[in-house]
Amino acid sequence: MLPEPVSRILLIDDHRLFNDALKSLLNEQPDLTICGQVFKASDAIHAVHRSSPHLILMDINLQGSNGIDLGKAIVSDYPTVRIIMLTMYNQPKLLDETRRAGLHGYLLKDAGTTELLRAIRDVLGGTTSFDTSVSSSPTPTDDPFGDRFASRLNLTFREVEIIALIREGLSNEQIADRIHLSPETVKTHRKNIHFKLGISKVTELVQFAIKNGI
Amino acid sequence: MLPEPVSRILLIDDHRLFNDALKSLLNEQPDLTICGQVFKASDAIHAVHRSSPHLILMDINLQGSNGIDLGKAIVSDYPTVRIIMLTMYNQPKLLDETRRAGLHGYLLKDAGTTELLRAIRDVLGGTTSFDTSVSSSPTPTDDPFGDRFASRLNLTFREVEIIALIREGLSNEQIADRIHLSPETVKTHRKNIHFKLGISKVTELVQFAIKNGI
DNA sequence: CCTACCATACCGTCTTCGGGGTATTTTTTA
DNA sequence: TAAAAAATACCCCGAAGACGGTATGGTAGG
Repeated sequence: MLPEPVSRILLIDDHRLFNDALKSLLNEQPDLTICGQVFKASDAIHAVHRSSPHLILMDINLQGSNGIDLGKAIVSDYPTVRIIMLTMYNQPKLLDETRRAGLHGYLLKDAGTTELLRAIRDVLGGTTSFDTSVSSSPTPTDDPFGDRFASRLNLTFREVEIIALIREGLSNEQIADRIHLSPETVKTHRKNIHFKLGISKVTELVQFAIKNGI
Repeated sequence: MLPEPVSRILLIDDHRLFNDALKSLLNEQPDLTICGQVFKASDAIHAVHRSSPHLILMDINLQGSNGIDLGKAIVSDYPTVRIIMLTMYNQPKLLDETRRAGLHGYLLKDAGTTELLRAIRDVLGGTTSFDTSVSSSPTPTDDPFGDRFASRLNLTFREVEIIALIREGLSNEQIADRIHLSPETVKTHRKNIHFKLGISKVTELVQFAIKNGI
């Protein structure tokens, strides 16, 4: 019997438990092997160099630093490596960014095992895999981010998106650049957010965001 | 050979992938079995009734609704059930709440597999398991240096104190009033904090504070 | 005694934020 | 199709923060 070709996968995610658990999940697949796991963005490049993976599964939120930028950096150095971004947040903008960055997949962490394995095999097979449930979110008010607080507080899609960016530490100007808006518009959204949440300071906003996992 | 006693575990977490992965991780343990997984808080009680688990692993952030409250509700209905809360955030406040709610464990998601298994076995064995890396600061205001971050970053007592007040959402003026300083002095401390942490914005500071449980 | 460090305090300048408006276009929904 | 909601954008102004200095009194350690 011919030896089955095995694909090496590198995990990059600062949630150790998730990482470990994923590892054990993938170990059940005979044709997939974990060649490493990394918890910090700063260790990533080194790990890629050492383990030369075929595929990287990477969280988009790597403690402050942007997973997409890291992914871009990796593919520019190692063009044969394929990368799937994992994220908790259902944001078409992030999906678009991922696609535009030339990465190969985008999957929500609340996807099922089946979806994950299919995405992995698709991407290893040379195609891309972008979670369709993200781009085709039919009614934003129904369940835009899988979170209930948004509808409870009547937050719109745009507002939640901007909260997330404020939480990341971006200024109005930077947010405007990132999502292609006028800084004035960002200010308007921000005022509405403050009104809806009944707050008046960035600090309160960041605490709200973290509390609600934005 | 006597049949090994097997403990039934119920997973409650809205991150499906994490859930699945955890499942596969735990399946490697012969004495632990997953009796169910639930993604929404609203399904939890029903699942507990149906599968009567010995132990519940539960995310503290269940899409908007509070995992601690849910846990409290469960133990009041099913007093023999034991519950470990999982969370991404290193907040002594949450740990305390968990403990006061009469729940049995608190574990960070960036803990390792070993910690998880030990926590599970401890809690099943009748003791509680509260992540010491969170609670290790028994008196945060008294001794912020018990935590490594303060000494690691060369933060002084005053600086840690001011970080906490900034996190609370106070302005320089309010902080000055609170601890009887000139607002200008607060600004100076603030500059030094920014320098030591390598940051430049309040938002980053708040995130640092929450991450380190200040 | 000298050095290092901490806590204290002030000054000036520039940027960003907060809060008050108003208004247009697009999308959604009733 | 009309009304409502969301997203876009601009104006002004005052408050607060960010960042560059400088300086002084106290205290601990070599």
